[in-house]
Amino acid sequence: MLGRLHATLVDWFAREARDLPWRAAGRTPWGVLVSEVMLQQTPVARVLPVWREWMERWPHPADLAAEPAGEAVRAWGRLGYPRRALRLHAAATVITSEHGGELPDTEEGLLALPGVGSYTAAAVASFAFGRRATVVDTNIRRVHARLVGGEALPAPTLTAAEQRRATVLLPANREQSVAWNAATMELGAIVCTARSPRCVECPVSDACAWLAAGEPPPTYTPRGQAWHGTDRQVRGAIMAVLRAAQHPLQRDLLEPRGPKDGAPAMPGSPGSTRSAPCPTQYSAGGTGPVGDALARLHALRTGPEQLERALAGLLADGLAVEVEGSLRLP
DNA sequence: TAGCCGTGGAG
DNA sequence: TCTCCAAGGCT
Repeated sequence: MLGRLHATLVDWFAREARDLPWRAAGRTPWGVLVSEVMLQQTPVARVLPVWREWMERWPHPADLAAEPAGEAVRAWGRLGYPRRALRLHAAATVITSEHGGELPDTEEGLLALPGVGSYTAAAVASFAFGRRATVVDTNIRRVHARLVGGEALPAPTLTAAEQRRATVLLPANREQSVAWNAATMELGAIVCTARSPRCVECPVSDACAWLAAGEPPPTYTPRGQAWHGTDRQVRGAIMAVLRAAQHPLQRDLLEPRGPKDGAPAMPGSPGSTRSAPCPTQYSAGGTGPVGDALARLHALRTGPEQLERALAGLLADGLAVEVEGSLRLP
């Protein structure tokens, strides 16, 4: 019964799985970890180019650990949630200093790494080390909710019952459990999607409890996160400025009017002069990447209080560093 | 534990 | 245009 389901979905995965580099034969546990962290709340298409850059630049954890954390944040680009870059750098440091440069190969060991929670630990244990681990992500939760639970969507937050159900559904065979994890996740990602599932393409539609029940609608309406006018929006705009800046940047420039002491704005972009790098190379209204990023920040017309709060948050999180009135990445 | 933390493409 | 949401983790 369950074995039939396992076989069907695993066979489907063998035929239809996307060709992703972190699934390729030459993958490393480090590459798998980096992909899993990058993929947290972030679509595959946007992760691909950044993951390739990271693997080229930092093929081993020690390579990343040898650089300042700010380099990880800058190379993170616009993936979002830049604290993930910070945590990945911290994980690389721990792996290098406490594990001889090799990833822990158990769920428990992985769970101890910064930025690695229950999902990522199970995913790396399964996909990188071939262990039998119960992987539960948003795709798997949705597939289970429909296929087995007969519901349109899983609960707003992961429940203990869902965890138990996932454990029961996991194949006893180790190798098949790995394939099942990947297959279930893939099904949720490309067929059993959140908004408009492609049930006609689903290999297990005949076994789907939700379809059998007549596709009942969700029992609740997900609350979208606010964005415009939030601290997060301001933080994001500030981070864009810091990523663009190759040198420390005057804190005053974050405010719409720029420096208050009346210092003349200096035109040009970083590196345009032969003098040593200094904060005054950047100016409000200047051209180039930094000027553009500053313009986008100023366009938000954030009040001074909120700007202060957002910046304080970034400093507290370690995403920015302030030295003598100038800001830079860590 | 609910709220917070980015970003941009799809519908 | 605007809403939704994409392989979560942390506090």
